[in-house]
Amino acid sequence: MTQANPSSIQVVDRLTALLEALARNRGAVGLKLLAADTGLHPSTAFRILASAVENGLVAREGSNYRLGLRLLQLGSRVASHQDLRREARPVMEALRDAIGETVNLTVREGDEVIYLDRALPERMMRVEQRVGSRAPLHVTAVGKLMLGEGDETACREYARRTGLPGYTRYSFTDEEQLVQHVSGCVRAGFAYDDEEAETGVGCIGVLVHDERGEILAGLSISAPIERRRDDWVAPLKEAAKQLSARLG
Amino acid sequence: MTQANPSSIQVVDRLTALLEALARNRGAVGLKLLAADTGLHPSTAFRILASAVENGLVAREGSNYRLGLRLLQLGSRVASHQDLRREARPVMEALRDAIGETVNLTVREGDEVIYLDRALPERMMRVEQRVGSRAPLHVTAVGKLMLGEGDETACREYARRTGLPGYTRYSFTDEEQLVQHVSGCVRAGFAYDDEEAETGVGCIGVLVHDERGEILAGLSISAPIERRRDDWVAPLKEAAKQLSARLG
DNA sequence: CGTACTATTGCGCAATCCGCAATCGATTTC
DNA sequence: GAAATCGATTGCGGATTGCGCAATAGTACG
Repeated sequence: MTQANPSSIQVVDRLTALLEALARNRGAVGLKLLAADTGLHPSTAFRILASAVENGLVAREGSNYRLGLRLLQLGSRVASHQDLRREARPVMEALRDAIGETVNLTVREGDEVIYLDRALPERMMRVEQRVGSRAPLHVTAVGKLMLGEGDETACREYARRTGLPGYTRYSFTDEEQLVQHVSGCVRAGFAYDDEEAETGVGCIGVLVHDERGEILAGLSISAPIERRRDDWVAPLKEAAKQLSARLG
Repeated sequence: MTQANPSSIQVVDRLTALLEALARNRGAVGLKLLAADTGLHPSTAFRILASAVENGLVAREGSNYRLGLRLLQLGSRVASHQDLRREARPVMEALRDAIGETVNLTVREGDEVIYLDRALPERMMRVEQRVGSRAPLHVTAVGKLMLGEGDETACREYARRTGLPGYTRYSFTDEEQLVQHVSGCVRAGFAYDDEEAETGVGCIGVLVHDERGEILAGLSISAPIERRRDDWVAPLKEAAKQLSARLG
């Protein structure tokens, strides 16, 4: 997972590895498993976990471990994009209520988009992204728009840098095709994601700009592909404009 | 803050202290300040932070630090009460829309309630609790109901254990009065909080039970005291019943 | 009741991390 | 424009801290 960089404090790396492992395994996990998962000696894992428990980062149930509630607090205090999240929420909820599908708020970080927040509809079947999770730019609607914001070179560099890994058989894995497609999306002012990240899931995404034209975020609707409708584009763009105004 | 317990790994304690300090100071903080805040040597703080940055727990802006986005992910993966949160959200949003005030979801942990989630109204003035934050039982509506669930002895023990610290001039600080008041709340099936936690803020709270009568959570409405209305009790109880049913 | 498994702890070594102090870099002041 | 001031960063050597081993306690299971 995490590479052993030279200028790192060992215990911090190990702690994060453990937290990651806990995040991966939903619910309660035993020590043995965690130790195996992180490659740590059981006794070492035990001691680090014990310390994490004392600090509330991890919770114990019997001799199983879970992520602790302190992380809730810390997570809710992440200041980056806090204004964005606060202003976006009502806009997202309204859009969700109008459309009846999941609405996502994302930002770019490096070669990925990060899901900052979401508004979920009340439906049996719905698309559910996890807050804080990541996805490569070239397999998401918003990500493709972000790729298109720079000049073509930036997009090509991205392609080479990442090798355009495919996630489904619909993912763009060819540089030329991607560049082509991206420029089309930018011209249109919105992008589709046609099962490029996950089979069966379709998206429509737009960007949110500030008055100077800088990208602030991405707003998207995710739905089972067969439910997705083209006439969501207008309300989505409208929502982005509203959000933009709120942040202005 | 955190006492130096014997069976603790130093670096983990220090890291959490740093994260706490970052959570306290919203926005970007310099190294010097963080070091002072945590009592760490600047170079030590620097190195731990550097490592935390590498692991995404902390983000840098120039030479200032913020909580990192990885914490968002971890926060959203906290498994405890995850079902509860998922099922509660639509109920909370509906209630918020009906009332037009902040709706909170809480659980008890030890002698405190923890705010698990909230639904905020679109208003200029509103009450805003932070997800993951804590408050003593005896100054919150839901907390008082939870105190009343055990027998009277439990409530008295709580009083002695905590000494009933006062937060405003309306807080209950006398054991006898608290016991009295609590039993009244339990009989009524709901509780008010009349500026007991913060001046100007009023609450109405109810409990959410499962079919066996176990307490699952607390649901409450928070508003500026002069806006609070008695006829919120019925919809609040109704919402709790709905949530209860969803979880059953 | 025994067996097999995982969680927990004592111990002694050494790797890890710490604090000092010196360097670097930026910003301010005269 | 030079110097001074302040915070961030890093090299170094020492000792503290955390480590792995292996032994023990605790638990589930047959």
